[in-house]
Amino acid sequence: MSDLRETRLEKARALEALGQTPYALSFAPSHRTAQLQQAHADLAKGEERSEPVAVAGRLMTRRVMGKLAFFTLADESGPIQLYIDKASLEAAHPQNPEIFSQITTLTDAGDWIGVHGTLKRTDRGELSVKVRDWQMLSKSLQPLPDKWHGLADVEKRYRQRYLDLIVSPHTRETFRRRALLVSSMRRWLDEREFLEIETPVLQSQAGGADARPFATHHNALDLPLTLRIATELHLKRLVVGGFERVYELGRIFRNEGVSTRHNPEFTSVEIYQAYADYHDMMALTETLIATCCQTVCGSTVIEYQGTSIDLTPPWTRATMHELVQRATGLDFNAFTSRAEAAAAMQAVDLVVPEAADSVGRLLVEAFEQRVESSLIQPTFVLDYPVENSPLARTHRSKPGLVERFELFIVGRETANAFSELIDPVDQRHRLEAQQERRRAGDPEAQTVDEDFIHALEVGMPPTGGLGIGIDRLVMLLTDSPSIRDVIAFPLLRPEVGSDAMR
RNA sequence: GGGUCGCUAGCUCAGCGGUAGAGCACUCGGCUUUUAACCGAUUGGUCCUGAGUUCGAAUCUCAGGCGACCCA
Repeated sequence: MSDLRETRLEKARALEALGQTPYALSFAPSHRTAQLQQAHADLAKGEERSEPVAVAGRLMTRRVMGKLAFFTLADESGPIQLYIDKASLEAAHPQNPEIFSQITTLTDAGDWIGVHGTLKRTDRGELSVKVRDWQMLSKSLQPLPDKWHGLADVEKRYRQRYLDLIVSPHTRETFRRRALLVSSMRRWLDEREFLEIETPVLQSQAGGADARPFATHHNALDLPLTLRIATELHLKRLVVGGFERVYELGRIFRNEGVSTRHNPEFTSVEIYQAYADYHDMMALTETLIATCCQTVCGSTVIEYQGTSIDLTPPWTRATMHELVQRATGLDFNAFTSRAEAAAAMQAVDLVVPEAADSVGRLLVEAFEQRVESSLIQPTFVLDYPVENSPLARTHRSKPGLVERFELFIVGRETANAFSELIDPVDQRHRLEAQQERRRAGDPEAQTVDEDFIHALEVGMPPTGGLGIGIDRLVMLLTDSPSIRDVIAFPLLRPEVGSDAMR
């Protein structure tokens, strides 16, 4: 293994001995390879064009046969073949009779090189740059992954994402789509006069969600701090301050397990619109996501893991009660006590966790056990129990419920929205109830943020609020089975005692 | 936390109780139409770690480590 590296280092030294650098300062390509492929699509087999071009990129494969060599050079736009003919290369460099053996022996797959030349389509039909001159731009000291199998080791794909990107077009496409999704989402919001305002990541009190935060510390103030678990409470303060449409798209941190659907740092967008309720936010959600899907995928009907998903609005709307009743036969509106609901659940083989200490929490349990994973096409699930939703406004007509929806696609929660609770007295009672649960041992229960309550007392207009999980949306739009496929550098346990990272 | 599977050359893998293997990559030789180039030769090993069973363990057993997937 170190032999490979040593061999390449020797080639770098050989270049230096020839008065060339293995690490160039710059190069000026005239075209990207895809431009050439497009512009010369009409060039016939065996024909040449004398138009001079300069291209740069990474050597992917090399095929040397005596006095002729074919290299594949790839830049960001794609590959092009280099046609390296000993006779014509030497004719262009009468002072350097070794030039052909230099390009064939001092280069390796993985090197960045720049070449000048003209165009030729080979007898086999491959558009090629016929090389007149070449320059090492950056000598690679490490081998590329197996050229047939690529990076089969899933862990290595995440740990050494640069290798994955080099050899996996699908991975490159995934991160292109991710960038396109984020920019198109921002553009859509900006065009509708939503302001993106950044709120603190470092907070003395993490709030806005049921989750455990990461703890850190500020030295100068000797202050314990946590990383944010949501942007909700600060964005709402901005609405109190008079910004009627605000959002923030950014990183959230939750000190939780790692799975194919969870990474401890992930990206969300939270959107708040004054004078709107959760019905307005449903319309916004389906239009926003469908628009972004159209931009990123070119259609609102997409394929995810072999299943066709239709994101064309409008999407199905159903209450949690309806969905649970349809799936289990149980009417949770009829239960008057937890014991009654628990007995009914057990009768249909539903698990009844002790922590679910109310009819409402049991309803959510039944939903999660029997409904959630079956919601493949986009579905708005409406009207959650009040005890699970301390920041949502109580339902205008259904006692015990709040005006909240979650959006499910391919069985995954993808968005969450409320008619926001703006009544400061009710809000204090709700957060105090949460704090009581926290004292009783629930580490994810929320706390009372006095300044937030104070802001509500100053006065917040009626507001609709929405949060969308960007990573899960990217998974959907890139047909990725794991959240780690859509995060460039997902959290992994650090490697110990290995030279693989050398 | 529970279950299943995996860990052997730089990479992808075979070998499953009897001398450590193949393809690719690397190095050398040959080759002016290849594109997984081809032909020939050479090089390359802590078979994840430890203990046990056995005349003999990459292979069987136990414990541990790391990882993947599923479930909670």
